[in-house]
Amino acid sequence: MPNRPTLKTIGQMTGLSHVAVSKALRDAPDISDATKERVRKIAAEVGYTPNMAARNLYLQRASTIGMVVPAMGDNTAYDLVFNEVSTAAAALGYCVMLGSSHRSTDLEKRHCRMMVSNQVGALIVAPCTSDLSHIKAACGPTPVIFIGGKTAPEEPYSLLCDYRHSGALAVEHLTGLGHRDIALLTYEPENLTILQKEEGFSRAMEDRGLSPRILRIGHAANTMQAGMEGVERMLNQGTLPTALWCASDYMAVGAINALRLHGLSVPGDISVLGHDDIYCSLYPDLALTTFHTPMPELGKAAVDLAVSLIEQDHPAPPKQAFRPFLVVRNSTGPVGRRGRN
Amino acid sequence: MPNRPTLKTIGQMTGLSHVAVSKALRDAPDISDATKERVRKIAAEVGYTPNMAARNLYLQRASTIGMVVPAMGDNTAYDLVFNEVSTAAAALGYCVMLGSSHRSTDLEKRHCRMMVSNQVGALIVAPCTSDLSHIKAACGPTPVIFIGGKTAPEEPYSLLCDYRHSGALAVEHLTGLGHRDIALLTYEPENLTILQKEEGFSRAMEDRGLSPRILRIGHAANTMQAGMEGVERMLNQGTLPTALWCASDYMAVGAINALRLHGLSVPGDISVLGHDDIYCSLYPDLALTTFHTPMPELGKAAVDLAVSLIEQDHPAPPKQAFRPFLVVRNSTGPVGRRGRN
DNA sequence: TTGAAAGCGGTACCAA
DNA sequence: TTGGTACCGCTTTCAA
Repeated sequence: MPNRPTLKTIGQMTGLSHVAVSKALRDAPDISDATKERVRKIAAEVGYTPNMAARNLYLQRASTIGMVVPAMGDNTAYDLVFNEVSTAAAALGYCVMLGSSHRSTDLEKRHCRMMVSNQVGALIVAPCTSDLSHIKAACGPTPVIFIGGKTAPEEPYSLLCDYRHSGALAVEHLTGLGHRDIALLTYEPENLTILQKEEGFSRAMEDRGLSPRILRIGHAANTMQAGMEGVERMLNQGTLPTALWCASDYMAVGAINALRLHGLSVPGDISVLGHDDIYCSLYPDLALTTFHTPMPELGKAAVDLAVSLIEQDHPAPPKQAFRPFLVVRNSTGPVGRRGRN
Repeated sequence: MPNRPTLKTIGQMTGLSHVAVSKALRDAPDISDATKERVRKIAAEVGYTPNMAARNLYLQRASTIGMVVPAMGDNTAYDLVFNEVSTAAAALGYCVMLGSSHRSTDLEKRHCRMMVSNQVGALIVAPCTSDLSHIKAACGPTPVIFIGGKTAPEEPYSLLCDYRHSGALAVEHLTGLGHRDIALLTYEPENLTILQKEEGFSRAMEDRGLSPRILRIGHAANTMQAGMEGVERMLNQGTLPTALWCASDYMAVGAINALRLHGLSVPGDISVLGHDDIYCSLYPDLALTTFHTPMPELGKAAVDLAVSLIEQDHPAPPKQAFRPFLVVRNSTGPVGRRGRN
């Protein structure tokens, strides 16, 4: 590390003690204006930057927040969460340490340990498994806020999306357009996300006296492929519904591709609804109706909670669920010719 | 911050001084095995974690690296870079502080300042403008490594992709398939990336006695739309080439959508080549031939350089350029029926 | 209005 | 083999 100027350096240059310099720079009431002015000028000239580590050491405070995620990008939405976490933290004077676990519990543990050792005041973790014991062990008394689809809602500090709500809204929207034959296309439920969508969907359908059809195909890693396969299978079996809700936008894109290959039009022949709001402008003539998940809001809430855990002794605002909301574009529409047959 | 156990705590529990405990935990040669054993056991029981901030303060060292990017995700590839930076840094014992500048120089400056103040040993910055003065001012003597398309190659520490090379490879690939009428579709050159692609393309075409056609449409923010417009324009003017290189995969997807709407087949009627390797599996029947950019390798190199700048007095391995490489799939092919007319 | 002393957690040096 | 002392940069307390 190159030598940066310290309070002592400036003290020598001004003929003051490092204490006086410290006070002057923090605008203490017991330093004369003239001195303050002189100190500030020199400090600016030499490019003085306070050493937060030393300050935190003495004050027993933290000025960083840790965040650990399975991966940035790569079919996750944590990049969206992070962008907001970064901004919100910076606005409150905190830096963010970020670690990518590459879906390995070992790396996850290592990141947590290192960050705790580097004095983060709190951690925001999107775990890669439902078992959280290794994380808690690694973090010790440092508070941890859990986010993401792997977390059980019982955790004391957790911020989750309520995907049951998506199911309710999906059914409401599609039945509102006259659909009664609606299918949900999902994949292997490797986390709660999928189960919640299925649950919300089923309940909303049953509430209306409709029978929920759910088709699980493939895995989270390649849902576009799964979307195509799902459509192929329904076409072969002659069980294509009038409206199809896909558990992800990737899946919806796959489904739409397959439908078009078979000469079916969306939404003329069949309505397709997605989830996550990623691919809104992919097709020239078709914009996906989908669910937007409030990831920035979740990031903001995580930072607020982290900071309150760091700065207050009795923190703990209650948990809240974040609800996806429907974004209506033009891949869904009234029941078409096929449906009325 | 909750109170974590310190060396002193363990000293009291074992009846030793904090100095002896420190040595025991670091396996110093002048501590008896029995004592070491006893100390380690207690330390594990109370969950002792060394305070890296305090250690760094005394040793005048750094155990974190900073990284500032315009945004994670959001049409950038910095998520790919980061994933590797995170892993490489963790393997070397460093944490990474990451900041998202949201393409604002003010936030960029703020992130740099805060990270320097929080004692990062070096910074990896993907600037949001070509003017780097505010960043250098904010970082002072802390070394900065620049990455991304806005950086001038003269910077002492910069890691860049050589997009001229993409141009050369594109022409080589397409002429190898028999194409002579090749167009490059780009957008407003808001950074060096585009200019380099154009330059490499033009030179390679001219080297073969072919005249380079370059069409600039739209801006970086919406290249899918630009791809569609570019195709429409060429169709209207009757200037559609036999092969089209698009400056980004988004653009290629837009172009392919437009071509298909007009009943043209890819690659039967026209070959389409992309850049960035994002959309490889979008179409059921078509996989995009494109360029893969070595972002993980770039991330690894950035960390290695950062660590050598932190740990060595006379560091500075030379800069190297990272070359995209061609990934041949099936959106390019031999000159088709149209081309032979 | 200013500064000397102490202490945050850790490590190096040297004496016991 | 162990521990006392000093110091890294900073802030608080209290005396000058």
